[in-house]
Amino acid sequence: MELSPTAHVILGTLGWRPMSGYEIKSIVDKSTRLFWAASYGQIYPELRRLAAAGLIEGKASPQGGRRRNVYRLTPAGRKELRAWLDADPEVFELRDEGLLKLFFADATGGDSATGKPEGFAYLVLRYGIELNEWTADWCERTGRALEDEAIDRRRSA
Amino acid sequence: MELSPTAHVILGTLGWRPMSGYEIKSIVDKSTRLFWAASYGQIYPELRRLAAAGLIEGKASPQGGRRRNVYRLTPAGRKELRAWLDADPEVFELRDEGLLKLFFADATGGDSATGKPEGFAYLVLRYGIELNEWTADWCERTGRALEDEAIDRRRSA
DNA sequence: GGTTGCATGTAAAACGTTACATGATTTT
DNA sequence: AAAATCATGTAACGTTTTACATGCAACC
Repeated sequence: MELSPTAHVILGTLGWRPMSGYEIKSIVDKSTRLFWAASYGQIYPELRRLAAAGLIEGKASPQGGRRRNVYRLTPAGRKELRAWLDADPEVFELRDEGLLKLFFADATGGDSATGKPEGFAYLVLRYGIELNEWTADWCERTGRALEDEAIDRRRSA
Repeated sequence: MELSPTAHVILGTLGWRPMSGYEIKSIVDKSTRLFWAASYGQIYPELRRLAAAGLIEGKASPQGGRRRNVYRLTPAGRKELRAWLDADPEVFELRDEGLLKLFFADATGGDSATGKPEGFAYLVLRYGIELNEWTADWCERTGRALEDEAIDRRRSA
Protein backbone atom coordinates (compact mmCIF):
# COMPACT_ATOMS: atom_id res chain seq x y z
CA MET A 1 0.00 0.00 0.00
CA GLU A 2 1.56 3.28 -1.13
CA LEU A 3 0.60 6.01 1.33
CA SER A 4 1.22 9.71 0.98
CA PRO A 5 3.75 11.23 3.39
CA THR A 6 1.02 12.86 5.41
CA ALA A 7 -1.23 9.81 5.73
CA HIS A 8 0.60 8.58 8.82
CA VAL A 9 -0.12 11.70 10.88
CA ILE A 10 -3.78 10.92 10.36
CA LEU A 11 -3.40 7.24 11.22
CA GLY A 12 -1.37 8.22 14.26
CA THR A 13 -3.91 10.66 15.70
CA LEU A 14 -6.77 8.24 14.97
CA GLY A 15 -4.70 5.64 16.83
CA TRP A 16 -5.42 7.66 19.98
CA ARG A 17 -9.17 7.91 19.47
CA PRO A 18 -11.77 8.49 16.75
CA MET A 19 -12.07 12.11 15.67
CA SER A 20 -13.02 14.54 12.89
CA GLY A 21 -10.74 16.11 10.30
CA TYR A 22 -11.15 19.43 12.04
CA GLU A 23 -9.97 17.93 15.31
CA ILE A 24 -6.99 16.26 13.64
CA LYS A 25 -6.00 19.62 12.22
CA SER A 26 -6.21 21.38 15.57
CA ILE A 27 -4.18 18.64 17.27
CA VAL A 28 -1.52 18.78 14.56
CA ASP A 29 -1.37 22.58 14.87
CA LYS A 30 -0.80 22.31 18.62
CA SER A 31 1.75 19.48 18.56
CA THR A 32 3.33 17.88 15.50
CA ARG A 33 3.24 21.11 13.51
CA LEU A 34 6.81 21.84 14.55
CA PHE A 35 8.18 18.67 12.98
CA TRP A 36 5.30 17.60 10.73
CA ALA A 37 2.71 20.09 9.52
CA ALA A 38 -0.53 19.36 7.65
CA SER A 39 -3.12 21.69 6.10
CA TYR A 40 -6.84 21.20 5.44
CA GLY A 41 -5.96 20.87 1.78
CA GLN A 42 -4.12 17.69 2.68
CA ILE A 43 -6.20 16.35 5.55
CA TYR A 44 -9.68 16.25 4.01
CA PRO A 45 -8.73 14.62 0.70
CA GLU A 46 -6.42 12.21 2.55
CA LEU A 47 -9.23 11.14 4.90
CA ARG A 48 -11.26 10.14 1.83
CA ARG A 49 -8.36 8.25 0.29
CA LEU A 50 -7.69 6.37 3.51
CA ALA A 51 -11.38 5.51 3.81
CA ALA A 52 -11.43 4.32 0.19
CA ALA A 53 -8.36 2.17 0.96
CA GLY A 54 -10.16 0.64 3.95
CA LEU A 55 -7.68 1.89 6.54
CA ILE A 56 -10.18 4.17 8.27
CA GLU A 57 -13.96 4.40 8.52
CA GLY A 58 -16.01 7.59 8.61
CA LYS A 59 -19.35 8.06 10.29
CA ALA A 60 -21.62 11.10 10.09
CA SER A 61 -21.93 12.47 13.64
CA PRO A 62 -23.59 15.88 13.40
CA GLN A 63 -23.59 18.21 16.42
CA GLY A 64 -26.99 19.83 16.26
CA GLY A 65 -27.43 21.18 12.75
CA ARG A 66 -23.68 21.21 12.20
CA ARG A 67 -22.46 18.36 10.06
CA ARG A 68 -19.45 16.41 11.24
CA ASN A 69 -17.65 13.22 10.17
CA VAL A 70 -15.83 11.20 12.78
CA TYR A 71 -13.24 8.73 11.55
CA ARG A 72 -11.72 5.72 13.30
CA LEU A 73 -9.05 3.17 12.41
CA THR A 74 -10.12 -0.16 10.93
CA PRO A 75 -8.11 -3.28 11.89
CA ALA A 76 -6.24 -2.88 8.57
CA GLY A 77 -5.50 0.74 9.48
CA ARG A 78 -4.12 -0.22 12.87
CA LYS A 79 -1.97 -2.87 11.24
CA GLU A 80 -0.62 -0.29 8.78
CA LEU A 81 0.12 2.10 11.65
CA ARG A 82 2.05 -0.60 13.50
CA ALA A 83 4.00 -1.55 10.37
CA TRP A 84 4.93 2.09 9.77
CA LEU A 85 6.04 2.55 13.39
CA ASP A 86 8.23 -0.56 13.13
CA ALA A 87 9.96 0.58 9.93
CA ASP A 88 13.02 2.86 9.93
CA PRO A 89 12.25 6.54 9.39
CA GLU A 90 13.12 7.89 5.95
CA VAL A 91 12.16 11.55 5.72
CA PHE A 92 14.25 14.23 7.35
CA GLU A 93 14.04 17.67 5.80
CA LEU A 94 14.94 21.01 7.26
CA ARG A 95 14.52 24.45 5.80
CA ASP A 96 16.05 27.01 8.15
CA GLU A 97 16.42 30.48 6.73
CA GLY A 98 18.19 31.76 9.83
CA LEU A 99 20.93 29.16 9.49
CA LEU A 100 21.23 30.00 5.80
CA LYS A 101 21.73 33.66 6.62
CA LEU A 102 24.36 32.86 9.21
CA PHE A 103 26.07 30.63 6.65
CA PHE A 104 26.38 33.50 4.18
CA ALA A 105 26.92 36.23 6.78
CA ASP A 106 30.48 36.92 5.58
CA ALA A 107 28.86 38.95 2.80
CA THR A 108 27.73 41.54 5.35
CA GLY A 109 31.34 42.67 5.47
CA GLY A 110 31.15 42.66 9.26
CA ASP A 111 33.55 40.84 11.55
CA SER A 112 34.03 37.26 10.45
CA ALA A 113 33.85 34.48 12.99
CA THR A 114 37.41 33.24 12.50
CA GLY A 115 39.13 35.86 10.43
CA LYS A 116 39.12 33.38 7.54
CA PRO A 117 37.19 34.21 4.35
CA GLU A 118 34.34 31.80 5.01
CA GLY A 119 34.28 32.03 8.76
CA PHE A 120 30.52 32.03 9.22
CA ALA A 121 30.11 28.92 7.09
CA TYR A 122 32.57 27.23 9.44
CA LEU A 123 30.54 28.48 12.40
CA VAL A 124 27.44 26.78 10.95
CA LEU A 125 29.43 23.58 10.45
CA ARG A 126 30.39 23.69 14.14
CA TYR A 127 26.74 24.25 15.01
CA GLY A 128 25.72 21.18 13.00
CA ILE A 129 28.32 19.00 14.66
CA GLU A 130 27.45 20.17 18.16
CA LEU A 131 23.74 19.83 17.53
CA ASN A 132 24.19 16.25 16.38
CA GLU A 133 26.33 15.49 19.41
CA TRP A 134 23.65 16.89 21.68
CA THR A 135 20.97 14.88 19.86
CA ALA A 136 22.94 11.63 20.09
CA ASP A 137 23.40 12.30 23.78
CA TRP A 138 19.67 12.94 24.26
CA CYS A 139 18.87 9.64 22.53
CA GLU A 140 21.28 7.75 24.76
CA ARG A 141 20.01 9.35 27.94
CA THR A 142 16.39 8.82 26.97
CA GLY A 143 16.95 5.24 25.86
CA ARG A 144 18.58 4.44 29.18
CA ALA A 145 15.75 6.08 31.13
CA LEU A 146 13.16 4.07 29.19
CA GLU A 147 15.04 0.85 29.88
CA ASP A 148 15.36 1.61 33.58
CA GLU A 149 11.63 2.28 33.73
CA ALA A 150 10.84 -1.00 32.00
CA ILE A 151 13.04 -2.87 34.50
CA ASP A 152 11.29 -1.14 37.43
CA ARG A 153 7.92 -2.07 36.03
CA ARG A 154 8.84 -5.72 35.58
CA ARG A 155 10.27 -5.82 39.12
CA SER A 156 7.13 -4.37 40.71
CA ALA A 157 4.80 -6.54 38.62
CA MET B 1 11.63 42.48 -5.94
CA GLU B 2 9.84 39.23 -5.17
CA LEU B 3 12.39 36.40 -5.08
CA SER B 4 11.71 32.69 -4.86
CA PRO B 5 12.71 30.98 -1.60
CA THR B 6 15.72 29.36 -3.26
CA ALA B 7 17.07 32.47 -5.00
CA HIS B 8 19.08 33.50 -1.95
CA VAL B 9 21.18 30.33 -1.84
CA ILE B 10 22.32 31.25 -5.34
CA LEU B 11 23.01 34.86 -4.44
CA GLY B 12 24.83 33.68 -1.32
CA THR B 13 27.18 31.27 -3.11
CA LEU B 14 27.82 33.80 -5.88
CA GLY B 15 28.67 36.25 -3.11
CA TRP B 16 31.78 34.12 -2.48
CA ARG B 17 32.94 34.03 -6.06
CA PRO B 18 31.60 33.64 -9.63
CA MET B 19 30.67 30.07 -10.52
CA SER B 20 28.52 27.82 -12.69
CA GLY B 21 25.15 26.27 -11.85
CA TYR B 22 26.83 22.91 -11.60
CA GLU B 23 29.29 24.22 -9.06
CA ILE B 24 26.54 25.88 -7.03
CA LYS B 25 24.73 22.55 -6.91
CA SER B 26 27.80 20.65 -5.71
CA ILE B 27 28.51 23.26 -3.03
CA VAL B 28 24.91 23.14 -1.83
CA ASP B 29 25.04 19.32 -1.73
CA LYS B 30 28.15 19.42 0.44
CA SER B 31 27.06 22.18 2.80
CA THR B 32 23.66 23.85 2.98
CA ARG B 33 21.82 20.72 1.87
CA LEU B 34 21.17 19.82 5.52
CA PHE B 35 19.26 23.02 6.22
CA TRP B 36 18.51 24.27 2.69
CA ALA B 37 18.49 21.89 -0.29
CA ALA B 38 18.26 22.79 -3.98
CA SER B 39 17.93 20.64 -7.09
CA TYR B 40 18.98 21.28 -10.70
CA GLY B 41 15.30 21.73 -11.45
CA GLN B 42 15.39 24.81 -9.23
CA ILE B 43 18.90 26.10 -9.84
CA TYR B 44 19.05 26.37 -13.63
CA PRO B 45 15.68 28.10 -14.13
CA GLU B 46 16.41 30.36 -11.16
CA LEU B 47 19.76 31.42 -12.62
CA ARG B 48 17.92 32.58 -15.71
CA ARG B 49 15.32 34.46 -13.70
CA LEU B 50 17.97 36.18 -11.61
CA ALA B 51 19.88 37.13 -14.76
CA ALA B 52 16.67 38.48 -16.32
CA ALA B 53 16.07 40.49 -13.13
CA GLY B 54 19.58 41.96 -13.40
CA LEU B 55 20.80 40.52 -10.08
CA ILE B 56 23.40 38.26 -11.68
CA GLU B 57 25.27 38.14 -14.97
CA GLY B 58 26.15 35.00 -16.94
CA LYS B 59 29.13 34.57 -19.23
CA ALA B 60 29.87 31.60 -21.49
CA SER B 61 33.16 30.11 -20.27
CA PRO B 62 33.61 26.76 -22.03
CA GLN B 63 36.25 24.34 -20.79
CA GLY B 64 37.58 22.82 -24.01
CA GLY B 65 34.56 21.64 -25.95
CA ARG B 66 32.44 21.52 -22.83
CA ARG B 67 30.03 24.40 -22.57
CA ARG B 68 29.83 26.23 -19.30
CA ASN B 69 28.14 29.37 -17.99
CA VAL B 70 29.75 31.23 -15.14
CA TYR B 71 27.56 33.67 -13.22
CA ARG B 72 28.53 36.53 -10.96
CA LEU B 73 26.65 39.05 -8.84
CA THR B 74 25.86 42.45 -10.27
CA PRO B 75 25.93 45.46 -7.90
CA ALA B 76 22.13 45.15 -7.69
CA GLY B 77 22.53 41.47 -6.77
CA ARG B 78 24.99 42.26 -4.01
CA LYS B 79 22.65 44.90 -2.70
CA GLU B 80 19.78 42.39 -2.66
CA LEU B 81 21.99 39.85 -0.85
CA ARG B 82 22.87 42.44 1.80
CA ALA B 83 19.23 43.43 2.23
CA TRP B 84 18.20 39.78 2.65
CA LEU B 85 20.95 39.16 5.21
CA ASP B 86 19.85 42.21 7.20
CA ALA B 87 16.19 41.15 7.32
CA ASP B 88 14.79 38.79 9.95
CA PRO B 89 14.55 35.14 8.85
CA GLU B 90 11.06 33.93 8.09
CA VAL B 91 11.18 30.31 6.96
CA PHE B 92 11.65 27.50 9.43
CA GLU B 93 10.25 24.16 8.38
CA LEU B 94 11.08 20.74 9.68
CA ARG B 95 9.83 17.38 8.50
CA ASP B 96 11.21 14.69 10.79
CA GLU B 97 9.65 11.27 10.35
CA GLY B 98 11.64 9.80 13.22
CA LEU B 99 10.22 12.35 15.66
CA LEU B 100 6.74 11.67 14.27
CA LYS B 101 7.14 7.95 14.93
CA LEU B 102 8.35 8.57 18.46
CA PHE B 103 5.37 10.89 18.99
CA PHE B 104 2.94 8.12 18.07
CA ALA B 105 4.95 5.25 19.56
CA ASP B 106 2.31 4.53 22.22
CA ALA B 107 0.44 2.67 19.47
CA THR B 108 3.15 0.01 19.44
CA GLY B 109 1.67 -1.21 22.70
CA GLY B 110 5.17 -1.36 24.16
CA ASP B 111 6.25 0.31 27.39
CA SER B 112 5.13 3.91 27.52
CA ALA B 113 7.57 6.59 28.59
CA THR B 114 5.62 7.73 31.63
CA GLY B 115 2.94 5.17 32.18
CA LYS B 116 0.42 7.77 31.03
CA PRO B 117 -1.68 7.15 27.92
CA GLU B 118 0.24 9.56 25.69
CA GLY B 119 3.66 9.14 27.21
CA PHE B 120 5.70 9.24 24.04
CA ALA B 121 4.05 12.46 22.89
CA TYR B 122 5.14 13.95 26.22
CA LEU B 123 8.64 12.64 25.59
CA VAL B 124 8.74 14.48 22.27
CA LEU B 125 7.52 17.64 23.99
CA ARG B 126 10.41 17.34 26.45
CA TYR B 127 12.78 16.84 23.52
CA GLY B 128 11.51 20.01 21.87
CA ILE B 129 11.93 22.05 25.03
CA GLU B 130 15.42 20.76 25.72
CA LEU B 131 16.49 21.24 22.11
CA ASN B 132 15.35 24.84 22.20
CA GLU B 133 17.16 25.41 25.47
CA TRP B 134 20.33 23.99 23.98
CA THR B 135 19.93 26.15 20.88
CA ALA B 136 19.37 29.32 22.89
CA ASP B 137 22.48 28.47 24.89
CA TRP B 138 24.51 27.92 21.70
CA CYS B 139 23.40 31.31 20.39
CA GLU B 140 24.40 33.03 23.60
CA ARG B 141 27.78 31.33 23.78
CA THR B 142 28.49 32.00 20.13
CA GLY B 143 27.34 35.59 20.31
CA ARG B 144 29.65 36.21 23.27
CA ALA B 145 32.58 34.56 21.48
CA LEU B 146 32.03 36.74 18.40
CA GLU B 147 31.92 39.87 20.53
CA ASP B 148 35.10 38.94 22.40
CA GLU B 149 36.83 38.36 19.08
CA ALA B 150 35.73 41.73 17.78
CA ILE B 151 37.09 43.40 20.93
CA ASP B 152 40.41 41.58 20.56
CA ARG B 153 40.65 42.65 16.96
CA ARG B 154 40.00 46.30 17.79
CA ARG B 155 42.56 46.18 20.60
CA SER B 156 45.31 44.70 18.42
CA ALA B 157 44.52 47.03 15.51
C1' DG C 1 -25.86 41.59 16.47
C1' DG C 2 -21.00 40.65 15.95
C1' DT C 3 -17.13 37.81 16.78
C1' DT C 4 -15.11 33.56 17.51
C1' DG C 5 -15.06 28.74 16.96
C1' DC C 6 -16.71 24.44 14.78
C1' DA C 7 -16.86 22.07 10.47
C1' DT C 8 -16.00 20.63 5.50
C1' DG C 9 -14.34 21.17 1.33
C1' DT C 10 -11.98 22.76 -3.35
C1' DA C 11 -9.21 25.29 -6.83
C1' DA C 12 -5.24 27.51 -8.05
C1' DA C 13 -0.77 28.48 -7.40
C1' DA C 14 3.69 27.65 -5.70
C1' DC C 15 7.24 24.72 -4.64
C1' DG C 16 10.25 20.90 -5.16
C1' DT C 17 11.99 16.27 -6.64
C1' DT C 18 12.87 12.80 -9.95
C1' DA C 19 13.87 11.12 -14.10
C1' DC C 20 15.35 11.75 -18.44
C1' DA C 21 18.12 13.55 -22.41
C1' DT C 22 22.44 15.02 -24.21
C1' DG C 23 27.27 15.38 -24.76
C1' DA C 24 32.32 16.42 -23.52
C1' DT C 25 36.34 15.31 -20.55
C1' DT C 26 39.02 12.95 -17.19
C1' DT C 27 40.28 9.08 -14.61
C1' DT C 28 40.84 4.20 -13.91
C1' DA D 1 37.23 0.77 -22.93
C1' DA D 2 34.45 1.85 -19.22
C1' DA D 3 33.20 4.62 -15.49
C1' DA D 4 33.07 8.81 -13.22
C1' DT D 5 32.70 13.61 -13.47
C1' DC D 6 31.62 18.02 -15.63
C1' DA D 7 27.86 20.52 -17.56
C1' DT D 8 23.08 22.13 -18.91
C1' DG D 9 18.52 21.70 -19.24
C1' DT D 10 13.35 20.19 -19.21
C1' DA D 11 9.03 17.58 -18.43
C1' DA D 12 6.28 15.16 -15.51
C1' DC D 13 4.91 14.34 -11.28
C1' DG D 14 3.95 14.88 -6.50
C1' DT D 15 3.44 17.75 -2.52
C1' DT D 16 1.95 21.67 0.08
C1' DT D 17 0.16 26.18 0.93
C1' DT D 18 -3.14 29.77 0.29
C1' DA D 19 -7.27 31.54 -0.55
C1' DC D 20 -11.82 31.06 -1.06
C1' DA D 21 -16.66 29.39 -0.26
C1' DT D 22 -20.19 27.86 2.81
C1' DG D 23 -22.90 27.50 6.95
C1' DC D 24 -24.14 26.39 11.99
C1' DA D 25 -23.46 27.30 16.96
C1' DA D 26 -21.88 29.52 21.06
C1' DC D 27 -20.66 33.47 23.49
C1' DC D 28 -20.48 38.39 24.66
